[in-house]
Amino acid sequence: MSSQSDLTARARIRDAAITLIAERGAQATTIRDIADAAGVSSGLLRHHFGSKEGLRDACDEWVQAELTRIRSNALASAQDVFAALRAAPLRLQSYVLRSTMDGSPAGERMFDAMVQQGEDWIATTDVKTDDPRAYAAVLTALKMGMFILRDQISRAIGQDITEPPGQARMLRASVEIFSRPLVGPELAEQMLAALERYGAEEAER
Amino acid sequence: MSSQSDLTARARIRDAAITLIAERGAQATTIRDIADAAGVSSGLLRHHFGSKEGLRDACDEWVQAELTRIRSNALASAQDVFAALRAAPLRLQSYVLRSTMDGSPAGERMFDAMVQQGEDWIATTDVKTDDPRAYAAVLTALKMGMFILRDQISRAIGQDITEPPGQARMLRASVEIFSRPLVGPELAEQMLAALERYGAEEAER
DNA sequence: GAAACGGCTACACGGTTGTGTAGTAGGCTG
DNA sequence: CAGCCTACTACACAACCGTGTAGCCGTTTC
Repeated sequence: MSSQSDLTARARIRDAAITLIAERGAQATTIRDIADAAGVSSGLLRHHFGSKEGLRDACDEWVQAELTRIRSNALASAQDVFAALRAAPLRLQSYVLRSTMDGSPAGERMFDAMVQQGEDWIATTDVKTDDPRAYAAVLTALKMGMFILRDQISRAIGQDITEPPGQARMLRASVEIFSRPLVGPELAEQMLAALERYGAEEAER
Repeated sequence: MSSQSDLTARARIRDAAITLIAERGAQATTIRDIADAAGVSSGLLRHHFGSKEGLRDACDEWVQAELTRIRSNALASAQDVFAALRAAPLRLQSYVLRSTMDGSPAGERMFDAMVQQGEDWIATTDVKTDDPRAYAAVLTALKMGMFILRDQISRAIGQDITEPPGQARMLRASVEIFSRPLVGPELAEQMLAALERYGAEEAER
């Protein structure tokens, strides 16, 4: 896409920050690491972004803008779900996941946007639920868990899921999970009934 | 269960460490914070556990032993799934989740154990899958995502899911998700076919 | 009763972190 | 050419981290 050196220093710093934060998390990434990776002094980082938090805000904003841009492009010319999924660079996805887990404003906004998107999607399908909001929120969390724990999944199946063969296994398994009921109707009824019971117990106290 | 002061200092330190690490993560928790929370000097922490990593190992071990103890007890006298789920204190669950995300040995062991448990469960049911290992791994990650992102879910649905009303909404939604197919059979077939296509493309290169 | 030991504290040490300050090089404007 | 602004570096600083050391105090042991 773009080589390291033909970017402005400001852009290089932002780029390096996103990569490192996506890998290690914001807490574990020092401004000196970022400056080294970008090939500049740590002072320049401060000069451009004011502080570490200022840099993080700039990264949040840029990533969010970039992702919405990529997604609207992919959506316009998407053949299938996987093509759209592959359109967004792994770096940016990882960055958002980290941000969400660390509780940054950008992460929260991103999560809420995904929930809203899910809720809208539910309305267009024939999925039945008594609580669309909760349904969408839980579903979003489930999906994100798959990416947050990708290192764990990779180790468990003995194959790197960021590479095609492992990714295929993961996606196939997820299709299997979401296309077939995991618990039967009678067990589901039983579970919902148990939930009602607990709810009633709590209400009495 | 047990008040803070009637424990040995060693146990109080371990307890405080588990609580703080569960809340903030190991990286963001200092030994001075732990010592303060336990009401002892930071030197005593070192005296008992050697180093910060030594303390963390001790916590990992203790939590794992405690959880297996609780679960085997709950399993022996379990009426339903939710009772067993409620048996384990939130602190311990959060601690394990943090450990898993940080990539500690205890977290890895716990994840692998859950995957294995899931794989065994699959074998006893009539769930159809071509790749039980991947199926169990992904399912485990999905389930954990729900707990990792509980703060996000709480915010999205406007209710704390660690408290009964919110928890009920979350559990009901998850039952709905896992008891009804999310994508229809024909769309699922289409997705799997698309995956095969991608796999073939990759193999050619 | 003296020696020894374990629980426990106080304090100092390098190293690292985010931040602040002073200063240089180079292009633009008057 | 002088002035100035922006990009950029080098260096110092205070705070905080995990760690190391010395020592106090009550109990046990002989």
